[in-house]
Amino acid sequence: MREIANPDDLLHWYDRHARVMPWRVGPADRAAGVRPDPYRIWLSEVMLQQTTVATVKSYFERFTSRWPDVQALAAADDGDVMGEWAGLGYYARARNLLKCARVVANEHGGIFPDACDALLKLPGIGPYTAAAISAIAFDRAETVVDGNVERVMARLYDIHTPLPTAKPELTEVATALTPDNRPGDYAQAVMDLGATICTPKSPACGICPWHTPCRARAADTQSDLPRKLPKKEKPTRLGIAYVVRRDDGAWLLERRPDKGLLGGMLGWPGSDWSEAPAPAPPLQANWQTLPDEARHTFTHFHLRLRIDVTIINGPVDPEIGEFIPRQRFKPSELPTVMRKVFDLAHGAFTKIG
DNA sequence: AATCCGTGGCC
DNA sequence: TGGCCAAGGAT
Repeated sequence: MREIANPDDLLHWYDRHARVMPWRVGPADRAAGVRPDPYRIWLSEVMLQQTTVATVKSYFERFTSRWPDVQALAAADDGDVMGEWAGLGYYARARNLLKCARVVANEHGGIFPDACDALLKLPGIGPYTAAAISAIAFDRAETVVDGNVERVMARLYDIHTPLPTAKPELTEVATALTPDNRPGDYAQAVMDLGATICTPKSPACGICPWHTPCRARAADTQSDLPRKLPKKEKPTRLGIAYVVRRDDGAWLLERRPDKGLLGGMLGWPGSDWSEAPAPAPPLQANWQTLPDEARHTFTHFHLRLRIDVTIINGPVDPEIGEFIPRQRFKPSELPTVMRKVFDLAHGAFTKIG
C-alpha cells in the first residue's frame, strides 16, 4: 500500500524550519496564543502576489510604519499610497488595496471578515488571498493554492497535466490534504516547503519531510514538474518620453489614468507605445534626443523608449501634465521604467550643466 | 477563457 | 544575455 503524505510530518518540519518574516507569527508564538494582525496579513498577502518575499520586506516595513492600521490606510492620500508602492509593480494592486481599506474601514467597522466568501467580495482579494487571510489570520481550515502549492502537489502526486489546465486537479488534492489541526501554520508550511525545499530547480528531496510519499521523487520526474504551457513571444514596442526641466528645477510629470498599464502612477508625458509611435511633445521647445534609450521589459512586451529633453525658462503652461517643484519630486515615487528615463535624463542634464 | 498587468534576481 | 520565476486578480 502506497504511503500517503501526512500533514503532521510537514507541521513538525515547519516547527523547526519556519521562515521568519515581519508579518508572520511563528509556530512557537502561535502555540502560545499569539494571534496575527489581520491588517498585516492582508497587506503582506497583497504585496506577495507574484512578488518575492525579499522584495516585499522593505515595502511592508515602510507601509506599516506610515499606516499602522486599516483606518490610517483608508484615510491616506491616493498619490501617497501609489508613491509608496512605486517599484513593486502590478499597480492595480495598490489601487485595489486602497479601495479595500476604505470598504473595511467604512462598511466593516475596521474589522476584516474571517470567512472566505466575505473576503472574496473585497477589491483585490481573489481565491488565493481570501484563503490565505482566512487560514493564516484566523486559523480557519481553508486551502491556499499558490505557485508553491501547485508545484508541491504536482510533484507529490506526479501530476503531468500542464498548467493552467491542471489547476482544478491540483486544488482538489491540496484541499483533500488540508488538516483541521493548525490550518494557519499548515498553509504557511506548504508554501515554505515550496520556497525552500521543493524549489522549481534542483529540489532538495533528500531533506524533504514528504520525501517518502512523493510520487514524483519515486518516478524521478520532480525536475519536470509542474509542466507548463509554452509562453507567447514578447513583441517589442517603441515610444518617446519627454522630459522637461524648468530653470527653477521643477519637472513636468503627468498622473496616468487608473485603467491600463502603470495606471494611477506618475510618469513622463510621452507618445503612445507601439510599432510606430506618433510624436506628442507636451509643449513647444528646443528638444534634444538623448544618445541612449531606456529599455524595459513588461509582462507582455519589450519597450525601447527614446528620450527627448529640454530646459525651459520662466513660467510655462503645458497642455499636458503638471510641473512638480524640485523639493516635492521624489524619483522613488516613479514606476521603474519612468525612473530609468529620469536617471538617463538627469545624467544628461548634469553633464550639460 | 484568454489577456492584461511589473519587477528584480537568478543562472 | 535572455528566459524563467515569484504568496494572483480583474476583466
